[in-house]
Order: sequence, then structure tokens, then C-alpha cells
Amino acid sequence: MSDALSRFRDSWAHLRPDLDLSSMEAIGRVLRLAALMHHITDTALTDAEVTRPEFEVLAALRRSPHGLRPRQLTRETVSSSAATTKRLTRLEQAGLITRTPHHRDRREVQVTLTDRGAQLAEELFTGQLQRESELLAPLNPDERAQLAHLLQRVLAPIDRA
Amino acid sequence: MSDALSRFRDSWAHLRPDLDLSSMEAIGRVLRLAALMHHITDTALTDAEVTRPEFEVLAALRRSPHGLRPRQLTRETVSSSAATTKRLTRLEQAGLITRTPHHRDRREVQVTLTDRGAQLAEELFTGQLQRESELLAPLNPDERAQLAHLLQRVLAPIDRA
DNA sequence: CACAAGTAGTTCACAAGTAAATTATTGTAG
DNA sequence: CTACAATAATTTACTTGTGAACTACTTGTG
Repeated sequence: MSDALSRFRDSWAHLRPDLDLSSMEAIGRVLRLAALMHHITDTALTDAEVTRPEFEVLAALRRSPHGLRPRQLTRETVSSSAATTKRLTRLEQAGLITRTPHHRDRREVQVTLTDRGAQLAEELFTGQLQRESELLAPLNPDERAQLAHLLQRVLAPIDRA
Repeated sequence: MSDALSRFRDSWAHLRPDLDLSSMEAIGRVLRLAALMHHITDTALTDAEVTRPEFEVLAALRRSPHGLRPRQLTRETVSSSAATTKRLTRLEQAGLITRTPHHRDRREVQVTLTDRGAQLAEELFTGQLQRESELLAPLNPDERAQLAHLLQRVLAPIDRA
């Protein structure tokens, strides 16, 4: 059972036998899997109150007991600060979050979920878990843990930077 | 050595001990790793002649000996047909590809690389390989193969659909 | 204390993406 | 044939994302 990246590797190997293609199979699959997963999630959320990136903001806030500041949200969601501002404006208008200025340092803003925002975050998160476990159906629990562990070792060093 | 997804898992476990979080560590890391890798690639390509999505089009064409049709390109790059059209228009104006109508079926268009396009595709591809292997530095060759294999088993079933 | 330098969040002008409609063509059923 | 569904690519109208200013505020240094 072969996939797109096996084909890609074969093509490049034929074209450029001088190159070391050993890393493209792992990373290429990570990239492709992410693209396909995004597509699956977008489809699942078409009739939802929020988009996928907006959901990611809600999820980040839900797992942070005291809320987060915009700067932290852009880091958690790996995006630009301008995108975060737009999403927060949209989510605030939808009544899912609140923005309150910090009294100590008035440059800072504290973002917290409303009750409705928290409830929606959890609802959508359970759906996301469901889709993710469906994707992992081909692997048994031991293999899933193995995969998670290998990815952690790759992710940990760059996630700090 | 812990990463973002270990934290996320712990937060949700505390918040919702009723949920089965076993799949989020693997898939969550796939998604986060892809986002970070995109960021790395975008940065590396800031001064290049093409953007990352445009490069993906060039790479897909380079590994296909006879070129591809737009429909196939949107599948290979996991994006929308409208995005493909825009990218092709841009790449054609830059002199990196050519679009020639098919004589048999005049609805179809054959997209092929120009010599300059082919050369640029290979140049950028070697850079991409370099960045990918740097990302995998924490793993030894055996572990990289293991990771690639696990991901293939996840990807293969959905990549056909 | 003043003021340059730094930081947080937002705004702006623009680039890139998308879904849905459109154009052009081919295949097929009556 | 004709008409009607199917398919390929593109166009259109709109949404979302981005880098680079910009505003507002705080901090460290002389």
C-alpha cells in the first residue's frame, strides 16, 4: 500500500540520484497529512459558528485557566499577530471571548472565554478528537504512542524557538 | 524534554478527565510541526523568485516527466482549483511554466516547466531537503525510517480519497 | 526627571485563498 | 442530429492572512 510520498521519492530518485532523499519521506508526509487534516476539519466546521483558525484560538484559551494575552495566542496558534487581532475582533463580536485591559501594564490585554465560548470550545474539541482518532485508525495503540514519541523528539527542540 | 503538545494534553486531561486524548498527541504534533515547517520555508523563500505554494507547483511539475493538467496539480498540492489557476497565471508570467491546450480534448490544458522553471524547481528542492534534514536532526536514520513508515500507514488510506 | 529604546496590540494596504458562477468543450441518450 | 448532463479551467466577488507602519504605554539610562 503506497502513498503520494512514495511516488514523489521515486520520481526524485530517478531524476536526481545524487541527492539524499532520506528526510523527505517523513517531513513530506507530515506536511501532506496536515494539509489533508485541515481539509477534513474545515469541511466538518462549515456549519459551525466559528472557522478552524478561530476554533484554535478558542481551544488555546480553554486550556489556559486564566486566559491568555494576544501575543501568547499568536505563539500558541503559530500565526501572525495581525491574524490574531482579526480573529479576536470577530470572536468578541460573536460573544465568545472578552478582551480586558491589564491594570498594571495598560499595553497588555487579557483575553478570556465567555461561558458560551468555553462551552463551544469543548464541544468542537470533542469533535476534533473524534476526527483525529479516525485518522489514526490504521495504527494500534502502541504504534500511536511510538509515533507521538518520535514526533515529540522532533518538535521539542524547535518549539521553544 | 517536553513540547507544546505535552502541555496541551495535560491541560485537557485536567479539564476533561472523561475524554480519550490518546490521538491528540500524534496528530496535534503533525499539525504543529507542519505549521512550524511552513514558517521556516516561508522565511527561507522570502527573497526567492516564487512563494512556497508556487514552489510546490514547480516541484510537482518537475517530478512529472510529461507535465500535469491543472486538475492534477490541485490534487498534488492539496488546494483549490482557483488557487491553482492563480498560481499558474503568476508562474506563466514569470516565464517558469507554459500552458498548452490539449488537441484531443480542448477543455484540458497541459502545464509544463520551462528550462528556467525546471532549474529553479531543482535549486529550491535541494534547499528544502536541507531544511527537512535539519528538522530531523534529533532522530537517527533508523528512527527516521520508522517515523516515515508509521506516517505512510496513516496517510495511504486517506490519500486516495 | 526626561527621553530614547523597547514592547503590546492594532490598523492599513495589499496579497492570496476560497466557493460559487461562468465559459467552453465533450460525451451520451433519445 | 439535438439536447442535456458531465467535465475542465477560469472568472468573480468576497474573505482571510500578512508585513510594515502606527499608537499607546512602560522601562532603563544618564
